Parts: sequence; C-alpha cells; structure tokens
Amino acid sequence: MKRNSRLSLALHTLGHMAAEPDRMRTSADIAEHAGTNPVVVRRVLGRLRKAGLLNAEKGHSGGWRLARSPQDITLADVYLALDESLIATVAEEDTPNCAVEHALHRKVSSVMADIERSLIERLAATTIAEMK
Amino acid sequence: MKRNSRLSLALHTLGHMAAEPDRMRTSADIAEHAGTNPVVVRRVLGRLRKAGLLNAEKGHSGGWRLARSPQDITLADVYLALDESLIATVAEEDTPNCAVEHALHRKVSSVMADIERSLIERLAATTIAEMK
DNA sequence: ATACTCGCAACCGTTATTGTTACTTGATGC
DNA sequence: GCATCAAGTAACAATAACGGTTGCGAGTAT
Repeated sequence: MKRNSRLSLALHTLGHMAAEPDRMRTSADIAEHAGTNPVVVRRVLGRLRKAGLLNAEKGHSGGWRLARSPQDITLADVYLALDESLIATVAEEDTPNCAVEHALHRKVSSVMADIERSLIERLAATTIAEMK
Repeated sequence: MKRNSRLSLALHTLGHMAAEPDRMRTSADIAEHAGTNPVVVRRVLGRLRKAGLLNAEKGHSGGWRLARSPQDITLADVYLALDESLIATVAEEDTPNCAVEHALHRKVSSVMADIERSLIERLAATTIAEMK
C-alpha cells in the first residue's frame, strides 16, 4: 500500500483535465485510469471541490470538471487543498517541563515552517497546464 | 500516540548530553525523563550509536554517552542517522504507462529533493551544543 | 419512472509506530 | 566464580492512519 497517494491521484487527474478541460469525467473513469476505487477518487476530488478547484455534477452526464482555467491552478493550490502536509511536524510535548525540549522544539519547528513555506513557493511556480 | 517522536526523543536526549557530556546515562534514566520505555530509548539511540554519535557500554556503570564533542554534532547528523525523512516522497507508479503521471512525478520529486537538501542544510547549521 | 452520478457513512485489511515482555550478551563488583 | 547491572534483540500487543469496499441516500438527465 502506498502512502501519500492522495496528492499523486489529485495531480494526475488534474493533469489530464488540463489537457481536455471541457470533458466531463466520472469517478469510475478516473478510478479505472488511476487503478483505484471510485469512492477513493470522490474522497480526494471532494477536497478539491471544496477548495474551488473542481466542480462536480450529479446525474446523467454528470461527473467532474475543472472549475477554473488550467493556467490558473498551481500545484500549490492542489497541495493546500488536500491539507496533507508533506512536511512532518514535530510533536509538541503536552507538558513542556523541560527547557531543552522547549528550545529544541522551537528551533526545529521554525526550520520546518520555513521549509514548508519554501515548498509551497516552489509548487506555486508550476500550473497544471504545464503538466498535461 | 505521537508520530515522528524518534527525532524528538533523540534530540531531546542529545541536548541534555551536550550539557553534561561526561555523565553516563542509562536507558532507564533517559526513558523516565522522556516519558517512554527503555527499549524504545535503546532502539532510537542504537541508530545514533551505529552512526558514530553515541557510545554505549554494558554492565555496571554502563550506559550512553556522546562519542564526539557536542560542538561537533549537528541536528543534521541526528536527522540523517535516524534515516527517517521528514519530507514525504511521492510514490512512483509501478507501471509508468501514463505520460502525465511521469511528468508530474519528475516535477514533484525534483522539488521534494531540493526541499530535503535545503532542510539538511538548515539543520546542519545548528549543533546540539547550542541546544543544551 | 428509470438510470446514472456524486456524497457519505461504516467497516475491513494492511502498514507503521510505539509500548511491553522476555531473553541473551557482555561488563563490573563482590 | 557468581550475582548484578545494562545494552542488544526478538517477539508480540495496542494504537493509529490509510486505502479499499459496500451500501445507501440525494440529485439530475433521459
């Protein structure tokens, strides 16, 4: 079983959508292409829908489509929509009784926050239109 | 249950050791201070021993001690010794049949690799002597 | 009305991690 | 030599996260 497959699935799907923005795709179609399950697809794309990146329509000829122009969706948008940090956070101690621990946590958290900002900056430099 | 507590435990312990480098500490002492189990301590510190950061001695008056000067051990040394990436890697597809997927994987992997290098660089700028 | 699709809740199987027990190995003190 | 102490290690349980799966409800087009 793979970890962090949510971002992979999301980007993969949006990459194809960027190539044909007008085509409506069902969860079943996407799932088959990605080798997974329609429910998993809906779970992941549902987050992108709530973030305003995708529209979903029910019923006949329903399915998923981009809510914005492909040039207007960056990899950072997708990353942030999934709310799934690729940067691990260091657990805060419940009882910060120890000065060493507190200093370490501050230091490492500061570094990790910088790294996360840097990652988002890098991801924001690429749109899904470049990935089709 | 906390995740990524290995690095926290390792840095916490080494921070205290940096303050009193000559004092020998047993797994039981460390575990009690850190609120965990001696076996867990040995598991984590064992990696640091294999990486040459710590020495362990058995028997009476045995225990753990720094193998190097605290000024000569950086946070990056500890991070690398644990071989536990805080930066998630994006899963490679078994069958790279899809061009979109391949392009995305290359792009994201490249960004993540840069971020990992940047993290290590940042961690290497601080020694455990500054954390005591 | 029927068929199709998303939305969502509930559950199972797998995996990763920590916690725990028990035992072995090696060093020290008597 | 022998008891004691501590690391080393294997084995297992407990917990949590995640993907996969089933089932059902809600909404829409034909």
